[in-house]
Amino acid sequence: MTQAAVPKAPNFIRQLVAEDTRTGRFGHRVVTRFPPEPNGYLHIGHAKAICLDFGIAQEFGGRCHLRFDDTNPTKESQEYVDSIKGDVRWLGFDWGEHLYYASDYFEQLYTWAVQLINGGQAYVDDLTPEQLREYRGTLTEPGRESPCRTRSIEENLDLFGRMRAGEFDEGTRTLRAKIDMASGNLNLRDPVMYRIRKATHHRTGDTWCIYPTYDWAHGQSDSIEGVTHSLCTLEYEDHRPLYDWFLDQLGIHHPQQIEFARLSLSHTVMSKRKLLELVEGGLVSGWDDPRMPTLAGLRRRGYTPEAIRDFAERIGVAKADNLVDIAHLEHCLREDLNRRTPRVMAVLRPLKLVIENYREGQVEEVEAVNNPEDPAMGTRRVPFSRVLWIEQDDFRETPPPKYFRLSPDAEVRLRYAYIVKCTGVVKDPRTGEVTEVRCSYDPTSRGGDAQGRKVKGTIHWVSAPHALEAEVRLYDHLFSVPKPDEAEDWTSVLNPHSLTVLTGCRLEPSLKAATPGSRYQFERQGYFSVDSVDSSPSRLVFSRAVGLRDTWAKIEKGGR
RNA sequence: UGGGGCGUGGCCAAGCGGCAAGGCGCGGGACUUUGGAUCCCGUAUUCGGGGGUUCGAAUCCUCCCGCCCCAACCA
Repeated sequence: MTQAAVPKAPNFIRQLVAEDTRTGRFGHRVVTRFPPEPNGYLHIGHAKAICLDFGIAQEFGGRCHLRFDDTNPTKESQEYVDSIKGDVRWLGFDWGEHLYYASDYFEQLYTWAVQLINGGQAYVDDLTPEQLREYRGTLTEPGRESPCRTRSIEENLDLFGRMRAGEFDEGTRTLRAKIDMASGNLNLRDPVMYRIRKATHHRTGDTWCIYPTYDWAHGQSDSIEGVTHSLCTLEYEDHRPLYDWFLDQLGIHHPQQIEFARLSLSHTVMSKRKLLELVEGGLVSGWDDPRMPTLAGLRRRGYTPEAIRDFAERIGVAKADNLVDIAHLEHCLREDLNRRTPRVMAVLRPLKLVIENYREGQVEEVEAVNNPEDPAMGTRRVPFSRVLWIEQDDFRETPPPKYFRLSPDAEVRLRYAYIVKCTGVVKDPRTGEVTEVRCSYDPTSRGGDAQGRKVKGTIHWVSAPHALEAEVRLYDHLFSVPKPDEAEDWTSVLNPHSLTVLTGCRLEPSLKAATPGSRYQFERQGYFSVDSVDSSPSRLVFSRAVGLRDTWAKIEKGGR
């Protein structure tokens, strides 16, 4: 597997695991797991966790399991299971034989529940959800014990068996752990272990009508799998005492849970609820909309697994709440794509350029470098002729200061071809808009050789008669503010310009064979990938993964 | 007013009693047939604040302040 060149930064988790490995606390073994609930698509925040879980195991010669925590049949589905497996694999990780489901442990969990009942540590409660809430107390007031708390073991056994048999309706009874209704930690106020759900589970079907809660299933699942280090996010810190309590009562293997801060990214949202809302509300085209922070979306956008792994490593792991600038993610993508992507010329907003002294009908082929960062990628030949397409932005009738591109009487280099001088423009008589730029070329400057002259600007072009047409989708941040979660109404702060569709874009002919998913650098513009869903040989569609750093845009913006 | 966490430059983040790594961003410069890439240089006398311990503290003690999480039969 490709590893980032940057040395692994120290973090508290690596240190703890290293210490346990050194002391042999778990027999020098390291077993971790990534435990998603199959109720949504994975996003960049999960990528951080995946890289951590699999990364730590890899580093210490251990293994990492993929386990689906599928304890809530009403929210989960096979579609999510499949997408999650695909995403983890795509990210570059392999769980080998170690694919598990919490639902595989339902019978064992049931047996253990009976064991706790027999030990007087669990009881069947008849309280309704509303009553349960009342009895739980508040943050500052202790809860009250349920009248059912003193039921006999025999009665509990009987009732629990009948719960399983389907004798009771949903919401009428639960199995609760008997811990401490006065605990300052609400998780210890007799938490629910089983609830009745007459729902079909995506794996166990209708075998069960009672389902373990996450709290009752998670710790034991880790224990069954022999997990040594159970990494999870901060909000589970309060649950650790509960997991420890269960494990102690059962007297089974005790993993070490370690909590870290989840990732927050600027200009996007990460909660499954909001992501689902974007999808179902049609605010985006789907889970794989290139603007989504989902792995499916990032992949379609043109992100590479390497860039995401590098990002995960660079942002580090700690316990402080954080908000990572999305520019950091974009930087990692540029760095990766810069060295692996072939360069190509594409004109997004075409403006006709006619070379008056270039013979009509003549065609030359100029040689272009495929990737200056990697000579091994070779060169290609690009057709050149009298009529070209250039970028509208590369011509200004009245150029601002420090404008190096084309303007009346100015000279510019056509990349890999000739140096041309602007001799005039043709305007639409009605609108005054420039519809065509005229110029003359210097035949001695073939290849772009300035021969000592100072030609500061170099622009890209595409020969008009040879050009391929394509649709290009320009993506920008999904939200126009860094912290959409803090807005009064988060959907009101969606970026109205997050997608700009350009049609009639002109590409150099070498792109004819571009295959779905392949990535290119459109010179001077950015990194683009062939859309894996909508592109076809007869209708090319490109997505901009990320723009190139644009110094001129900065100058022009600040200079005004 | 309960319990659990966290506070190091604009954003991440090292640091673990010996005198503030690194990355992103930002600013400046060099170079350049991508205003790309690359390369330099700059960017916290200070670590939420006050006391204290110590020859010496971001690192130990203490008080205070601020932020986050917990009252689903969600995970």
